[in-house]
Amino acid sequence: MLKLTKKVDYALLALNLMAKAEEGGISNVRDIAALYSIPPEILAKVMQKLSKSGLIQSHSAPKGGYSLKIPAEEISVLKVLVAVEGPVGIVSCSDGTDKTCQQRGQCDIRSPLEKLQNNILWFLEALSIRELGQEPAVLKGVTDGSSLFGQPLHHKG
Amino acid sequence: MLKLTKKVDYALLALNLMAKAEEGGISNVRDIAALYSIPPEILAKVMQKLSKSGLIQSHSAPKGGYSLKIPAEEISVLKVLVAVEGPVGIVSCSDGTDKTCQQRGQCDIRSPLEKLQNNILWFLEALSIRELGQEPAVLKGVTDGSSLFGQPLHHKG
DNA sequence: TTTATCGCAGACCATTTTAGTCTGTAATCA
DNA sequence: TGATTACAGACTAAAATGGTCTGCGATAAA
Repeated sequence: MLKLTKKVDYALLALNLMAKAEEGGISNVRDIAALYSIPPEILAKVMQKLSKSGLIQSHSAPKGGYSLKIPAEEISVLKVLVAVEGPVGIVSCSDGTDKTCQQRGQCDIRSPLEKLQNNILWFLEALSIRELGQEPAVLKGVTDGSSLFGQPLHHKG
Repeated sequence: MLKLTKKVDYALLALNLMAKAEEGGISNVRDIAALYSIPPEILAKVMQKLSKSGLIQSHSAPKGGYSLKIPAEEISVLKVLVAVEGPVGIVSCSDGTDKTCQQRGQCDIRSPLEKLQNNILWFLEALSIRELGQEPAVLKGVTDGSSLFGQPLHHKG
């Protein structure tokens, strides 16, 4: 729960690679899949969705492949997420998925949860795939809880 | 994806109700389930997990039920989440779930994603079930993206 | 103009997660 | 002692996810 899907992981890896490639450089599915040990058919579908969403440009030909369609700075993690998986909502009643929520009438916690959700979405929107590929030290404050809040969180791996 | 499970929803609804009840007041599973149209067996299991995690106190007897074991202010959404569903991680390699990540060797986006995750966890930890039950206007800034960032996000319901 | 290389499209299946059901046990109090 | 509560876990159903298979279309180089 609260977990990114593999498809999103794959999309982020691929986009990060493309962002680091030469300006307008072309990468193809087979190569990327091989590099990251991703099933090529899966990655192919993911790339097609990114293409349909206008984040990348396809070149259907020998020596073809994909290139970024918009600058890496303008491709947010949220955009990738929505492109690959559709609307995001930590509560079903907020993303159009659940039209028949049984708790709707009595629910008195929706508003705060939606605000929480907005914060998460804001972070996802604020983080671009350009920043994704940079070293931690280079990341801006928004991606770094410790600098924003003084209290870093430590987790067990 | 990135969605809270129903069990977590149920737990939050129940805890919110208990937080609003009298100090030390006792609520039983049947009543809560009826109020929110939740299958009682499901809610029962959720409550048992909350009890095992020390968030609530059980009273196994007629007119018994559950009461908060620690103040509502100290019960964070993150605590509830972990109690009900176990460790949280937006990427599998960070919560101990995926020991055999195929991308591990080549992955160059893990560090920023983990920082993103830390931010999300921080928000989940910062929001208590006490605040969950309060009116939006009363919520502290941390739960309100618009006040923190100037730009509210709007979604379709 | 043929052909290899690429993306496009969608049906299909397997696995995992989530949600919910069923059955029975144990504790407590009136 | 029996009604009422929580405790425990096996079990099934449904949904989401991950992955496979097959065939088609576009392009550019040979």
